[in-house]
Amino acid sequence: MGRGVEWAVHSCVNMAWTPPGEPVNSARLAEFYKLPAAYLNKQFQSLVRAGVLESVSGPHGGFLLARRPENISVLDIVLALEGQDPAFRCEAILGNVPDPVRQDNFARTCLISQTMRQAELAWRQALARQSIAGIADSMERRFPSDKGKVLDYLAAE
Amino acid sequence: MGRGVEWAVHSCVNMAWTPPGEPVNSARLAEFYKLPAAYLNKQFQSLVRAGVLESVSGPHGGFLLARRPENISVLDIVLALEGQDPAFRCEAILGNVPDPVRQDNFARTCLISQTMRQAELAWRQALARQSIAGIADSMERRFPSDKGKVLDYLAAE
DNA sequence: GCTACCCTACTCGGATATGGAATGTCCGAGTATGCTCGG
DNA sequence: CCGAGCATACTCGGACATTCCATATCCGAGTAGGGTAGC
Repeated sequence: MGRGVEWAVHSCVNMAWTPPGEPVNSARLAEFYKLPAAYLNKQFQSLVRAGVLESVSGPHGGFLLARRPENISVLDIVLALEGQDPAFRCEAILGNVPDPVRQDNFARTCLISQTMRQAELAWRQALARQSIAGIADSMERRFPSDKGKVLDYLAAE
Repeated sequence: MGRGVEWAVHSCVNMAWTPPGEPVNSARLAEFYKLPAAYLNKQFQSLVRAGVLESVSGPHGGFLLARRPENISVLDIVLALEGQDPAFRCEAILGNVPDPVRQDNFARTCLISQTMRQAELAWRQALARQSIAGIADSMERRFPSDKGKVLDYLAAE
């Protein structure tokens, strides 16, 4: 899994903390986390294409959540950055056996593929249950000072 | 996820079908599935290191299951090939914030990391539930001719 | 005829190339801000 | 003094390098089996 996922989730939590409608400066955020600014920007672009974020150009521009934080799940972010395809792709190698008797939609009947899909489904469901709003709330409750620190840093200068 | 996983699971199912104690020729298996022989061999080596398979050198050599098929899960194979580390590694970027107040075991308290670990745990549990023996049985029940075809092909020549 | 030895062929094992994706960087397009100049 | 126009700085967006890992391949180490020579 790409590193950008962690960055993106943290960033989205921070965007959930900032007042709605107010963009967050990407470079400032990267500076806060000591991350490569241009690369973080690249990740955000993927999120914009996926409809998770919106972008504002020009001075005082930046990125902001495209939906309410309650309606953005961790899964949305992961899929936006890692791609929609499941991690396990069934090549249906049994279709390559000398006797190619049932090549058609083998993936549906392949028990191995079924197992993998079932596992990935459980994984996605676990990620879909967690929303950005939920993480933001829990984090605020557990580390009350964080929200203020972030907002101060982003507002300063 | 690497392609070798699918090959390995199929191969282990075939090894569960062959009489216990009898090695399976790696090159022959690769030929059956139209796979690159040397690369399949490499995957098997990882499985040997992980204690899933055993190897026999020399003529009539090959690979065989190191344990009974009931005691080999799909998860064992996946972890052997993909590595034990979880897909999501928490870099604890919050430890990089200007005020590094709690760098120690941040991963344990990081809510994002918790979410990811929980999802991966669900994934692993789903894979751990499926044993090679179970897949072999189900496959034999659904595609009764497969077992015979495989054994014939491996025995011929 | 039997046995011990050697030779060969075969298979695993690790070291070695290659390609493509993830990672990281840079410059152009577009826009809001603030200044300037004219009315 | 006020407003329109313009220059400017700032930010996103996509195009361009680089690094690393999955993929693929090859040759050496070790072993079982058979053949051969000697007893």
